[in-house]
Amino acid sequence: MPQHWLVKQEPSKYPFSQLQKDETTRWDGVRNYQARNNLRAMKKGDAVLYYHSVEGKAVVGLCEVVREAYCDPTAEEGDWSVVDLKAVRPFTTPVSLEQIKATPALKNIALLKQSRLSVLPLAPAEFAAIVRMGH
DNA sequence: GCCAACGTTGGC
DNA sequence: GCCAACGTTGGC
Repeated sequence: MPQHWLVKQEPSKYPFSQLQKDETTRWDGVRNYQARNNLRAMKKGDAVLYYHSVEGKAVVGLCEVVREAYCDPTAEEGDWSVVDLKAVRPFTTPVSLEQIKATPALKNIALLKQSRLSVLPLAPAEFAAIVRMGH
């Protein structure tokens, strides 16, 4: 059983469309212990939702883990990790933060509880609900 | 642009 | 080990 995750990125920094062009990317630069630990818990084949923060504020697509955690080559000091992600498909309809807030099944989602966490786990039902809304 | 929430840093 | 100061994130 694959696990389910959500990663956040500002589209002005690296939009989902760029991940589609690149096909895969190294998810580097995470400097928060909780987010790092989530990266390290990811397994190859896990499903990852892609959320645009600040501009957009919506889940815009689906990707998957293609390489499990390894040392972040962009870290000059400290013990940080990255994974490689591959774009799977964009949503036909982005699922907005507003919609997520309005959905009772998603009221406990980590995205709402810990708004500053950039890599977070999703329960299977939460993942399924968002995919159902976005396709 | 503001500000709340939260993590980190550093003085004591 | 506490806590004030500061920096960052991200919604509004």
